[in-house]
Amino acid sequence: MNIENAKSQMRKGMLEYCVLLLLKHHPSYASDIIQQLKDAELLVVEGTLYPLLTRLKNDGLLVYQWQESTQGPPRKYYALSNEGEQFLEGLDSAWMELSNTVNYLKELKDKRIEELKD
Amino acid sequence: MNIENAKSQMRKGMLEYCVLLLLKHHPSYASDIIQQLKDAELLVVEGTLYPLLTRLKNDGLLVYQWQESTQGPPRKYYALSNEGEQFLEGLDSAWMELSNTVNYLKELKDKRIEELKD
DNA sequence: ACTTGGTACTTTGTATTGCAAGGTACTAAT
DNA sequence: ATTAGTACCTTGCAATACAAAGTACCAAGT
Repeated sequence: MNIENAKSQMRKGMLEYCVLLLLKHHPSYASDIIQQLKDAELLVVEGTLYPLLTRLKNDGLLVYQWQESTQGPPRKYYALSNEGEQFLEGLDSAWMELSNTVNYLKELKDKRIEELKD
Repeated sequence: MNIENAKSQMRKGMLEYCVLLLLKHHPSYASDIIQQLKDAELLVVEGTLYPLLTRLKNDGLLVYQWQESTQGPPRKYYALSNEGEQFLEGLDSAWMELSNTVNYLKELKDKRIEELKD
């Protein structure tokens, strides 16, 4: 068990939410999304993002459009579908609930019994 | 894809953090932890918690002590070890980072291009 | 023409972990 | 004895983050 693995697990599930938030902002293609998330200090790699985008598309939450690039191969620009927007609202609620829960737990006073330590 | 699955994925990783926060507050046994998390509106079931507690114990983050109960079988009271406390501090940082990231993404203005919708 | 480097998309295999379902064991009351 | 309540534990499955390797297109240099 290391802290990196724990962080990775925390990202799990949040990633989906973060990607949808980004795409609500404006349509993007995969490499750009990775860069934007990196700027937001959320590390994601290709092997994670591509399957995620495909999954969201198959579930009807995203739509995409090929677009030529002035430099390099064409890009697949993803955007939220109407269904995707509704889904995102559900995730907004989920995020708030989770956030409230964690903050509630964080504010509990430390009453741990010292004697139980090894 | 449904919203329940997404919520479940969000809980993933957070659970570990939430359990450690609870145990920092005061030692508890599994059934009690489930009840407390339920009170905090975080659903957890036995099949999730028991393996989690065992894992955390094997990693040296938790210690436990059997304790008689006036009613029913004895209980396994878990508490944070010193290593567990340090680990929890790492998770605190991770949580703040993640929280900041999500809030940053949430505040981006909606500039989505309508034409891309299906 | 051919090679090289950059960009972008995709797939495969592995490890982790939440969860449903089922099982064991102890206690107390009927 | 039987039943109900409490508590702990295990097994099998599904979802998903990630590393690594692969495919394809374009442009610039040789």
